[in-house]
Amino acid sequence: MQLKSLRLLMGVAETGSFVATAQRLHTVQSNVTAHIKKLEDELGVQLVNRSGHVRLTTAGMALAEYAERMLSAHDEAVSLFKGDKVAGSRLRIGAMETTTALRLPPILAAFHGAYPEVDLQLQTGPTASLVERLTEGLVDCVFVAGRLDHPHYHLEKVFSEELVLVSSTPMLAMPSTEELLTATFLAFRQGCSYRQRIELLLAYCGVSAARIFDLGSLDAMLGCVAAGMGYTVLPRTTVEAHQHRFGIHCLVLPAPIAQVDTYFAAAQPATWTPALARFVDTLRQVAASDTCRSESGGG
Amino acid sequence: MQLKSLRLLMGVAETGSFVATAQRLHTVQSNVTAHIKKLEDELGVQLVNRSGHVRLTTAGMALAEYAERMLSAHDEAVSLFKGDKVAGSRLRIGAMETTTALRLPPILAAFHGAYPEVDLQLQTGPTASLVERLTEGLVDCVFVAGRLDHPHYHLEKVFSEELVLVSSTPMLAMPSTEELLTATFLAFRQGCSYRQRIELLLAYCGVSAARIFDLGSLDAMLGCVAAGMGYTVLPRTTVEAHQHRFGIHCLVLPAPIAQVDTYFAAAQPATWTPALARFVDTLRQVAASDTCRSESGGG
DNA sequence: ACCCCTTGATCACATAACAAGATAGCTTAC
DNA sequence: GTAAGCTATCTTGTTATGTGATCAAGGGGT
Repeated sequence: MQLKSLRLLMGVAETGSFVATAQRLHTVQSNVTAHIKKLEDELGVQLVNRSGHVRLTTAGMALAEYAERMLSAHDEAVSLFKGDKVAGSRLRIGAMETTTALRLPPILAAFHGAYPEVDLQLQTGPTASLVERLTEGLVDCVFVAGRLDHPHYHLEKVFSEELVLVSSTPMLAMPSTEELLTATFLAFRQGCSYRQRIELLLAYCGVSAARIFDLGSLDAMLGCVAAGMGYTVLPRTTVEAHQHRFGIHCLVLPAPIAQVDTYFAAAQPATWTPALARFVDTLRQVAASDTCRSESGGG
Repeated sequence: MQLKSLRLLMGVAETGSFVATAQRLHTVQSNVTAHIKKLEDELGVQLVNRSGHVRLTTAGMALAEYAERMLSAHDEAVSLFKGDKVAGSRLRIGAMETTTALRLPPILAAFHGAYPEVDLQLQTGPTASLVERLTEGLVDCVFVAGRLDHPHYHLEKVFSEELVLVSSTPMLAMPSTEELLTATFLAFRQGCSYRQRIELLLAYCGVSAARIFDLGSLDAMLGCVAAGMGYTVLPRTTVEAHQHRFGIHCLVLPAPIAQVDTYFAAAQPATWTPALARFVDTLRQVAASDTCRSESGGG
């Protein structure tokens, strides 16, 4: 059984004529006859009544119901890949907590505004877990810190954060080792890459352990820091954006520690669904405008 | 896009191997490659990730959902015509009121007992209306009185009733014309063919008009006749079956009026769905056993 | 009642699509 | 490093498909 035959059958059902069906579906009448005949031979049932006016038989109508299902599924599938519509698509995005909180909202908003039909699913987790989910096909794309070691993956640097040390008091240089040993650090919850950076910073300063508090929200973190509760490490642009609301000061960290690149990772572009391709388009646009804004705003 | 290709794609999705898929679906590996490749070219998307272990890409999984729908619809359709299952079938039967009341119950019961999955739909109406519905494809088969004049239809005589005149008092001959003129006749509701027979009978006896009451049920009719309310005309076997419950007597009518043949009409057998074919089987069996019983019982 | 027009079936032929086998290139595991 | 297993590619013979021409049948109009 071929989809082409079913389409011709539906044509016959609708037009009640082999000739008209042939014209409508851009072929010739003998072709319609042949296809219908082949269907009939295959199923061992007469599908079309040719005596008098052409009309589907009971069996033909029964088959037509299934043909309808098959063809509509086919058309949906084709339009999903070839058409401009992304309706019915699903897009599963994996991202780190910090990325989700700090970078994704405008991107998701822009994408959802442009393609509201896409079923967006967001999963958060640490980089290692995200990569695993990507390789297992549980998500379609991920935002992760640092380059993926996996080959055969499409990688794209989308965000480049410059981390700064945030405190309630002005700083000219890194706090002393003694200060750091007794200080409290505020971070997003476990698994966050910024938190790892804090630990990296502490190690860099010769401090092996410090108190690190988990806070769920950016506002909470900045508020606590402003209240003198401790330090935190955040992207410079984020801090600058909220600096007018909190009495906080920041210190540029050494480059190797400060620099945090967030990569967008997915399978090769050739494997992308249109929905994913559109998402990447949106992502690039938003990321580009973000860069402009932060560059002009930060200058 | 071809169903065959989709089936191979599903095979690859399940086995994770082109070779295994080829074996499972009784073809060769190069065929699987070719089909998948053609699908990919057609949709402009890579569906299978061949680097490392073979696995569907995001796009492949998206297509697989639609493939699932198409293939299951296809399989259902095929099994409807080729398999032994009639699940999901619909059977629309048209029948006259009297046939529905007197003959169909055992047939429908037998059929429904044997094929409970079939969605049975029964429509009642007079012969002309039924024939119209059959030609319009609104029902799959009908039980009608008398031969269909329409050609190209499958006709089968299934019931042959011998009508008798029923009264509360014993009769040796037809009532007199005077008696008939004042008498009341009881019949099923308008459109019933037995009612037409009553009118035919009256015309035969030279009576142009008589009072005819519509009663909805057989029991009501026989009860009223037994109470001396009037006459009715019913099949001999029906009357004999109920004779022990009512004090009624019957008179054999002249052959041309007494003989009422009920025909089963449907499109040509070649156009029958399996459900319809099974119904005809059941119908013949029940009709045959009915004949035996009535013959032995009536002798 | 006749003729004409339209419709679907059939046939022959050219082309395209397909399945199968052999081989080459690549990856993975030992 | 080698061997085994996998997929891509190529070739070939066969099948399937699309097309146009022709034939038979039915319906409508005169």
